[in-house]
Amino acid sequence: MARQQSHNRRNLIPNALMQFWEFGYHGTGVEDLVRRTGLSRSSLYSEHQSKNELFKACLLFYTTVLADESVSYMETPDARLDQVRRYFDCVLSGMEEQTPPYMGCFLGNTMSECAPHDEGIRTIVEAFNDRLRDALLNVLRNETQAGDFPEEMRKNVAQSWMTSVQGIWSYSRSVRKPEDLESAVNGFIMNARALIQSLEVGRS
Amino acid sequence: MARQQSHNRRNLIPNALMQFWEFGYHGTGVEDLVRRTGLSRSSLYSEHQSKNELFKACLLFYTTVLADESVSYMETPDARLDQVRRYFDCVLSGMEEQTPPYMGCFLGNTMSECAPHDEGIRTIVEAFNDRLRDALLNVLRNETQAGDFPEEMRKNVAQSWMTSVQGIWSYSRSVRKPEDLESAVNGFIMNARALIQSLEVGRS
DNA sequence: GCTTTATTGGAACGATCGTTCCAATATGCG
DNA sequence: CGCATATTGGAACGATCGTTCCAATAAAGC
Repeated sequence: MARQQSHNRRNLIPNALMQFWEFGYHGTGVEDLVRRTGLSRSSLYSEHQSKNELFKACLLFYTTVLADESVSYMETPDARLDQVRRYFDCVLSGMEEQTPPYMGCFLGNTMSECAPHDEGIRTIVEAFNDRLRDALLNVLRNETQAGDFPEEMRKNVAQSWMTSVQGIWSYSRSVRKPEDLESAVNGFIMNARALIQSLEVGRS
Repeated sequence: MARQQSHNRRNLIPNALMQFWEFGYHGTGVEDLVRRTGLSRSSLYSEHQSKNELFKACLLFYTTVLADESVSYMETPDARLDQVRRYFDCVLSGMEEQTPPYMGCFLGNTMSECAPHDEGIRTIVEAFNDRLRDALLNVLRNETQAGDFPEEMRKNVAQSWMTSVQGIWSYSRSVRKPEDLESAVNGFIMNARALIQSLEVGRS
């Protein structure tokens, strides 16, 4: 019994996260969290002061644990576009066991739903967006090293890539056919390769 | 007095839309709609059977009236990428009178929040996404006419462009500095031009 | 094994949710 | 003006919202 309790406690955040991820902040009631986590209301509130605090804890868990690995692969000194392609393939293959529509990116969903009206949430969202943009900027630098393109240009492209990634996951929440999502990913990579090529051509 | 009533009635959908747009479906209560529209509950329910039906009416109004003009510019037989650039400039200049974070795209917000769990809403969202993708495909065809690229490739790119546009608006709901949004737009156009150029180079 | 401390399930709170209903009021018509 | 027809504001519904509280139960220390 103690094992079971401990088990539930340990999985509080992951379980709550799944609920919030699927149904959103306002679409999730405390009753839903009780059902999903197997804990009672008092247990939930003993560890987190409010539903809002619990949500932010889930969001932090998502950015620092679940999504961390994916981004970190693009932060290595030698990360190239293949790393981005592999990241997409990894998520897409994980979706083969599910049926559309999918759950998208928890951070992206939260950005749409809560960021404008919740300063604390917006801060977390902003930090992750910046990190993802810098990671993609790192990839772009590795692909177009030592060129004399204005840094401003690189930053714009990285920013655009970041929003494109967010857009793809957002789209996954309404897509009916998995191939439409793969199509968007293929188009994104194609676009990125073309841009990298154009910068290299312009350099020579 | 009759004028006033008629005025309120006429603006029911637009006013309700603004409320839903800013706070989302679950974040908007009927009391909020009463306050925003100036109508009473009975008036709201006399024209629409439920909050959900009213929301779908707002979503249809958004796609067929508000967003229609923007898309139609990209559907003309001679639409080029400049048209897309102008579309972004138009929305960005409209944001200068507002302070970030912005409201994003109502359809995009709805796609994230409601599409997975509401079949009726997903149908509307899907139709608009398809239309936007076809419009961008039209632009892409006009920019790379008479080449021998597989149609599959064009479709992927158009699909990617559509999700990128959605991503930019989604990002606008958490952005703090307007220039970060402009940066994403500039990056997107830069990317698109590079791709078009690469297709032309590949053709010659 | 008994006492102390921590954690639990579940009742209950006031507030708000979406919805229904009706009496009061305004409108259109003869 | 007087009557019929819409349209209105607002009370009220049961359900659920997020939160608090406490008695019952489990864990730990001696």
